[in-house]
Amino acid sequence: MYLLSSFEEADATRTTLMRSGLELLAEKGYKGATTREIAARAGVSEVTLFRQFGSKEALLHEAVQKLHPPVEQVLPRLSGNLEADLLYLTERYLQMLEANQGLLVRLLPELARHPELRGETGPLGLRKAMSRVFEFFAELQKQACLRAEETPSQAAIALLGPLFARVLMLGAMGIQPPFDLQAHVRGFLEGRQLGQR
Amino acid sequence: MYLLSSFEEADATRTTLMRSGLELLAEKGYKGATTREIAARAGVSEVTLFRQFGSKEALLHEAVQKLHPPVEQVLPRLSGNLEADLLYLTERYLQMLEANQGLLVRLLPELARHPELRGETGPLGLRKAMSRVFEFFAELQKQACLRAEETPSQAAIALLGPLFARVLMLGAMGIQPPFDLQAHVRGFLEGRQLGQR
DNA sequence: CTTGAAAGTAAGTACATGCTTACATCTAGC
DNA sequence: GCTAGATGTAAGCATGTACTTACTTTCAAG
Repeated sequence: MYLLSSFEEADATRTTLMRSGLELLAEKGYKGATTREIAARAGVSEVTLFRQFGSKEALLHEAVQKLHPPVEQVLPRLSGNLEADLLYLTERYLQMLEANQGLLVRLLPELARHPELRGETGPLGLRKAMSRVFEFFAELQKQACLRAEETPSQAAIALLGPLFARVLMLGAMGIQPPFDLQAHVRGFLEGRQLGQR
Repeated sequence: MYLLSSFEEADATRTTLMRSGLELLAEKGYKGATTREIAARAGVSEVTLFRQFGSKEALLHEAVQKLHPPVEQVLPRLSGNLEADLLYLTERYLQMLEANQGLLVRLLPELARHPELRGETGPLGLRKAMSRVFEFFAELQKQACLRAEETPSQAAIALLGPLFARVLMLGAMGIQPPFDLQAHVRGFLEGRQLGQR
């Protein structure tokens, strides 16, 4: 369930290079991701990198554009038991954040630092993924599971925001204060849930 | 209300250098923050930097150690009106995150990439600040304002975590989905509040 | 077998960076 | 006025980096 897993495998060389590039961009930052190391990790010579992409910036730009988080694998199908569904969502979401070793949390700031990488609209995949999550909460409201007094994005941020904060703390300070997902979901639902219960 | 405002002004040269170093570390990352530019921004010659600190790493390490967010200015004195107090807290907290122009959000990932900067225990100021926030929530529980079924850190993360996520989104993708602090605080309190109301 | 596209190897260029050295300047305290 | 400690200037060194050029190897399709 990796962020980069959904590249089309059209051109193996280009694909592998972009993957290595993103990994190193996340690990070491823009300047720290050297073309030598990108090529080496891709198991390819440095000259090939330049023949394929022309420049380091072009490689990373193209790679960032093709980023595509696996939202669909994270969103639950509604089972009627809202608490169980949201617990599934938070578990999978946290799992995704952790599986990517904070790649998101490290990559996003890197994009803020290098606007040339994200182009004018920003990486489409990331934006789409976020909209998709918001849509999911809108749907919950329409199906009358969640109270509709707040915007879907507000609800999404309230539920999922703490997960980002947690990954940030772990990655940056190496600490992991106790956090019980189930209790979090219950606290979130308190006062928000309609119908059953 | 800046993260770096609380340096003691003992040695003006060292202080200014550390401040510039942190700024550039946040702006451009570890490799991107060059000693030439740090010195220039501090209005000091590059040689002075090396005479004072010996190396770039030592400078940034010391600066990170001395980071000290102004927690006390963010925590409210309890007024008896819990909702108002927490609204004050979230407003000031968000204000602090934004006043630092995403410095926290950009700096933390940089610390994750360069563990040598944060030393073994991590930047003391940040850890202390976080513990202090957790203590605040523990106090709320003791004074029987908040239900004590969850740990204080869990409550703190549920309330403040979304603020981090928001600053992340804004800094990285340039978007700012609507988020109503007051509604967030109310949602948080639902089911957690004891006593009055 | 031949050809052509893609990959590799080897060497090199121009520049930036962390850090050093040698020497001159300034300023506060005696 | 003199000294000491901190700062500035100028130059340079060793290394790493993005990127190039020229030539060779591989290998599948005709």
